[in-house]
Amino acid sequence: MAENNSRREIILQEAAHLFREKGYQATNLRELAKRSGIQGGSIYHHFASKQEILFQLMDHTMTDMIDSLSAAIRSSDCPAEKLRRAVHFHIEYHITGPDQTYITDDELRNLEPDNYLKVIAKRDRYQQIIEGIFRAGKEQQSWRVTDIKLFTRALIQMCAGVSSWFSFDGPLTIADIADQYADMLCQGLFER
Amino acid sequence: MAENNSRREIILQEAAHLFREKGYQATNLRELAKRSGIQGGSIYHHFASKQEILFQLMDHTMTDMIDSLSAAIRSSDCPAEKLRRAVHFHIEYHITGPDQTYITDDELRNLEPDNYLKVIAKRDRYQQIIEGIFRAGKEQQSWRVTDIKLFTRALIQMCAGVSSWFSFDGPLTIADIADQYADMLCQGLFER
DNA sequence: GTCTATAACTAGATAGAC
DNA sequence: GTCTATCTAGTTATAGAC
Repeated sequence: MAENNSRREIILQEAAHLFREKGYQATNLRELAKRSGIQGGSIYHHFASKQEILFQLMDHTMTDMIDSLSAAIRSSDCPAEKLRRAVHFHIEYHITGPDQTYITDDELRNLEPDNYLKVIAKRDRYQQIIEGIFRAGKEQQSWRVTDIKLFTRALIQMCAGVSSWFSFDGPLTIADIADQYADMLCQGLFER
Repeated sequence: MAENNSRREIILQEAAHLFREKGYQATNLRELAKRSGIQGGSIYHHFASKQEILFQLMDHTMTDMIDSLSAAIRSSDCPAEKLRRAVHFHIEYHITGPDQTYITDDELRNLEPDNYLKVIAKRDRYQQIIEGIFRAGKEQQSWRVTDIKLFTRALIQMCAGVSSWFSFDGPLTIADIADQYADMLCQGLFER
């Protein structure tokens, strides 16, 4: 999101925070404006509607997730290592950007039809990248993955959930958790 | 929820449906009333407020989940079998009662403080039952569970997510999915 | 680019008739 | 137990001044 402190960026940031805390519907633009240092009506100089703010937030997050995941796994050729990195990335991204990711996971139903389709398409792209890792593992290392989509969904869901309880003061680092989850997924993949 | 077709029950059922579809905040009581076959104002003969409807729904669901999970694992003494049954139960319950469970997982932030504490307490009870299975496995069968809470959360999150994509027309039955997920969790538990 | 004022609307909740 | 009518408050979005 290019640390640009334009008012537009400030509004998006504060919106992410409020949408997560209260939900999209329960967030009112007067409070969003106040937190962004302006008056209610001024929001409309930057965005056409509340819906547009939600869409921009989700669309940007999905794009960033696709790019970052791709970059994270690009430098390895080993499917098992790619999987470990994907788990690590997915957990870390959800913890470091909890507002954006929570909204992107959770506010789909509040998108208007057109926007919904656009965001869903990117979400599918993201899933396909992870499915590709399982497919490569199956072909190159004979992983015992009976259903690739099933494993992909399990991975995404259990990793995304970490951010709901993770604490930086807690006993486990992000890397600890990522390693344990990656192990948990990998244990069953190899013949024994 | 004792298939009692009193108006109260109808309202609760329709509310579960609407809350899931649109979210608690976005659901308006006039539409809920209409779907329940009455006029807006009549809701208040059955419930004191919109909040009370949400709370009743969540509280009842949590109570039922605790009772049903307890019953499902009671008849076995083997931790691995208990785990398999817990996975199966959690997935199946989320699929067969998707409205209720979705809400219970997702609308916590819309509960008023008192109600929140009550529901959270029951949710913790539910988690502790599953933690108990891992603890027993560790003691009786030397499972390699480094962090019981971590595994419990992974289990709950990945199983709950199934209902978001499951289809009765799809290739997999609930039992198929449950078995695969249980395997996935169990593979790593035993020394090799 | 931000302000103030306000229009147009919607929602939760109440009251009293039947 | 349900209806109709209404109160009250809060919301998104617009318009025009600065």
